[in-house]
Amino acid sequence: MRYSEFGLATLKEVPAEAEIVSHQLMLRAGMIRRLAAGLFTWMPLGVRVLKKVEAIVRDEMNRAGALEVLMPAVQPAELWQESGRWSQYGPLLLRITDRHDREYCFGPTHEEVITDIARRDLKSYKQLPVNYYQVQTKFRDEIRPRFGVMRSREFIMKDAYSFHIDQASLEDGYRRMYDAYSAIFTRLGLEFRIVEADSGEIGGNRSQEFHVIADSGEDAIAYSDDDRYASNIESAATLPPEGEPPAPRQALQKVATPAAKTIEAVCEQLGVAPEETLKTLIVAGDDGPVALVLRGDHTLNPVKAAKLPGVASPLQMADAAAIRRVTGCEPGFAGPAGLSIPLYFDHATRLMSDFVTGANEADVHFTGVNFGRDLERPETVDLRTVAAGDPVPGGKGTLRIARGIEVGHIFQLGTKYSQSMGATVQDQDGVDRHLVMGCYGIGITRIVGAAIEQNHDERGIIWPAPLAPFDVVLIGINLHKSARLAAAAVALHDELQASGLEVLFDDRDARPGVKFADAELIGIPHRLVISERGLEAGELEYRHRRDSESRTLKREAALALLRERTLT
RNA sequence: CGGGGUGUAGCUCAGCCUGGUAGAGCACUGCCUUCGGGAGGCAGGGGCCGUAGGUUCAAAUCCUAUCACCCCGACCA
Repeated sequence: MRYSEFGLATLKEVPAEAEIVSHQLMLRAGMIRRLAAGLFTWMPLGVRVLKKVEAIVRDEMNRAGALEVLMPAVQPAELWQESGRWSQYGPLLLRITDRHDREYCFGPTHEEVITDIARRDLKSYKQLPVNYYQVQTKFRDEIRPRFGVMRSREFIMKDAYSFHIDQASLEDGYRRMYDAYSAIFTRLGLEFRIVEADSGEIGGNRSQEFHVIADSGEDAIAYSDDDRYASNIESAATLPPEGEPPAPRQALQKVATPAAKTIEAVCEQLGVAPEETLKTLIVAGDDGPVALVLRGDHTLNPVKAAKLPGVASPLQMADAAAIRRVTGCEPGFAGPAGLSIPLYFDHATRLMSDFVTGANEADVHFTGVNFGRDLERPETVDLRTVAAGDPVPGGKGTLRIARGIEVGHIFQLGTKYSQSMGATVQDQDGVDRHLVMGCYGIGITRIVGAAIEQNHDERGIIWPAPLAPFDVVLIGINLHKSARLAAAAVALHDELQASGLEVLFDDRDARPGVKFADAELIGIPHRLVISERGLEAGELEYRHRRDSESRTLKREAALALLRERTLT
């Protein structure tokens, strides 16, 4: 491909709209252009990368025995009403009305459609197990689309759905998808981690996420030193600590803490550390407010809290009026003593003694509070978000925290949809049984952004070889000055292309610096430079995008090196 | 939805406070010079100053409304 025919427009300056590197670099490299909030056009360079991702995903899915289908993006409301999600899904669902006033949605996912297919087409256990997948455009009306292609409203997803006669078969199919996903992300050349995920309301069902590790990731991942445990931080459990709290040494005291509404302010005024305080959070509940009590330095985990009996889901902090009603004072001075609403204590509070709590009285706190003396010793629950250094649940050692970008999710759905939508097959005994389902997603477009987040430097993108839009960029130096050089460059381009490499030949009448800068911005892994002086000596220059120096080699040696390095 | 901010050329931005009829750099077109790390000169093309009202002799500039976008908090591949 000649640069002059590829229609590439790179930008020297960073568009103001882009906040994170991948978005900035994709815009600068001319891979995407924004149409509206969360909507992007993929330009030729971007499409080349997208197609690389799709090809690998398809190949591994096919290899795992999944069957490709293509479902409509627009789906009738009736199906969603049947599953109950028409009302549950909320504003994330883009609803459309046609000319006959019939209601539709632009599909954010396809459980309903595929379950409809399954209940029509699957009659016998002999047709099972089966796994259907598609690569398709989805739309989710995100509250706040951002980060370019990483959290857009319209995006391309590979979604797969498997159907089984029983749980054992589902687990087998799930395992195959786990292996296929591992193969996909390995082949893509990305550093990733598989983590336990929140399994949602359907109890006991397994769910795991595939994360590309990157500091800019939106998700936090807790993992053990030995890597045998990894979990999304929102579902990582904390354990009740061993042992007993130290014996009380201080007397209970009521102290003035004027205007100290935060743990930080309380600590400053009283000269104590946050871990010596107890914070009492009032949240909305099903039958009035509920209090959640944690150690001052710990962070509430809203996912865990919302699952507690009586707590509203999703979690919502109580408003100031409710807090006043419950505590009898302004927000900021709540404490567990004397509250007549349900109380949940976090496990970590067990070992505390001589601590500070709010007194349910403005500008006053208690110090020297102890369980068993001043407060009843409570049952404790898991309320907090794990932190680095916490013990590994069910394992050895301590947890570390990394950030990741969720690019894949596999889930054992069970019979949720087959029950609500009546999808059954006959088993060996002629008995109708609900199909047991699994679903498996990969964010195709998001992978492109995530790959850049993980692989870039100050000059631009550094594509992992399997994702690169071109294998090699051929730069001719001052081609216009020498017809002989220009001819040699064209010949080299043709030769490389004939050998099966995807080559971008920068044939522009531009200064060398411009060509080098563009090649580095768009991140082509291998670079060959052909110049007049090299031609004299029968030499080419080779440099990998990650190298700091280029190497001058005889033409054949350079080509041999390139071939060796581009063999997959 | 709440809070903050920005809308001026394809991109990055100045001009607005203190009204007087539109600017710079990059990009683009032509010519000349230059040519191994984002060159320089000359000459050009391109803007209903987001939109609609209002104030005024006069509005990019002041006022009101509205729309769009961006950033910070509740979601997911």
